[in-house]
Amino acid sequence: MAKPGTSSRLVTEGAGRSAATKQVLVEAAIETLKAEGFAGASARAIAGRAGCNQALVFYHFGSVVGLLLAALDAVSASRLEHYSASVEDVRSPAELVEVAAAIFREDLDAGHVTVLVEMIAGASSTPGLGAEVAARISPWKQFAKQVIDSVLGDSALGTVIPSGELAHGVVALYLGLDLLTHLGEDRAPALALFDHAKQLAALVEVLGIGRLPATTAPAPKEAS
Amino acid sequence: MAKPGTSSRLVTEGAGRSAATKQVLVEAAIETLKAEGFAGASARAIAGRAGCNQALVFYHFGSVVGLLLAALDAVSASRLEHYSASVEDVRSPAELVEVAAAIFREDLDAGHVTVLVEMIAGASSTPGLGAEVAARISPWKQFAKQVIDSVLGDSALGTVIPSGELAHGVVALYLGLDLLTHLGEDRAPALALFDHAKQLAALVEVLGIGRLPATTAPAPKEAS
DNA sequence: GTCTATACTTGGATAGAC
DNA sequence: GTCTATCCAAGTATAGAC
Repeated sequence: MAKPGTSSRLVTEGAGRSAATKQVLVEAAIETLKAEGFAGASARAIAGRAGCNQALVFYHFGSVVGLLLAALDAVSASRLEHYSASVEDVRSPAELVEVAAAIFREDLDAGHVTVLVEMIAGASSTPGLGAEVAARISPWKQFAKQVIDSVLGDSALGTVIPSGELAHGVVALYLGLDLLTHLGEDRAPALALFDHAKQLAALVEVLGIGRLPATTAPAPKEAS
Repeated sequence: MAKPGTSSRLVTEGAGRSAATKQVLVEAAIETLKAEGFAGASARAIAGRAGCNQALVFYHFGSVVGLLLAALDAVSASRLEHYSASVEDVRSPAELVEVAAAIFREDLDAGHVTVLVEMIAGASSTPGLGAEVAARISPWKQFAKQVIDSVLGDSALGTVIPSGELAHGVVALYLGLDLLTHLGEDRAPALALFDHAKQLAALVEVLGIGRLPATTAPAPKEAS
């Protein structure tokens, strides 16, 4: 990790200092979006949380919106990476719901999805921001579609409901549940829904309409 | 409708003038929330849309937040009244989904739900606003729960999934779909979901696990 | 690269004329 | 009840010192 050619002091001088500042600003922007929403995410509020000067927002990101988009990028990248790793071994609908429930609880408690929600809701206040945000949401829908495809495949269920539309609904539900939960401070009804979804998924498996046909899912080998 | 004792001029003087101004401000607040979001809903922006003076916001509503809450009240009341009338004759899950699809399309095009979404998302920027908004969302969940109860009742489905949790999910999905649709400018995937829901509801009916038992739903009489 | 200082704009809110 | 005028706080953004 240590870069060659830099002095012994790690981030107090040298080329890495700029990147470090950008990073604390991005993290502070994320925290500010969670705690005070889009309307409260001013350059002053974010810089205050980051413990640095307000002018640095404009030096490093050009504008407040520029920083907020960088924050959205960071959350998206980190979460999508985590999602991918989590669903790697998922093979059935019931397993998927189980994993999704765990991830949702994480996201809810950490407020990751709130960053997306605030940016979407705040997009209408700034011309051109909507398209930027939309472009950053699209990977979430693509990921959901891929996972749904890998679990439902060309099974009976997957044929009746197109995975793209189902993914759209899943992402919408995810955003809406986050919205309601952070408003009401009660995450119980949202988590309970995942339990019921788990039962439904198990039912789908029993009925044999959700598992992949054997031809597209050969017996897994031991070696990775 | 005409009030006794007032002059021939309708709203230019007299007691009704205040109410009329309040109403145009509320309507302008609704439009501003739809078009510019919570972050863009300033007293000046709203008053400009209403065609009146910015100071009137504070005279009539005390603060900008006060006006926005009045706007949320107005939308909630008008929509819930419309919902109630629409589901009055609904007796089966399939009918309910049909009615819900029509209502959703209305809400989407008119932006009614966007007002809720913006207020929820904006609530975190102002101390104390969250509780006020939560109190105004709760009737939506109660309504959804009542309708779900009236259609599923103590049937098989209604017993497996508690109506309160299902209502929570339905409202969340409603909010999330609105959020995504107004971002992406494409309502097709959201509307398609209602079509699939209709098929599912029809399946539920065929299986006989969604209709009310005859004892709780006697044959309707002609007189209301 | 980071800070201070500052110009400029917008927004919430109030006082007082009409 | 409505308007004009105004105050003050907060926000964006830039210039220039360090």
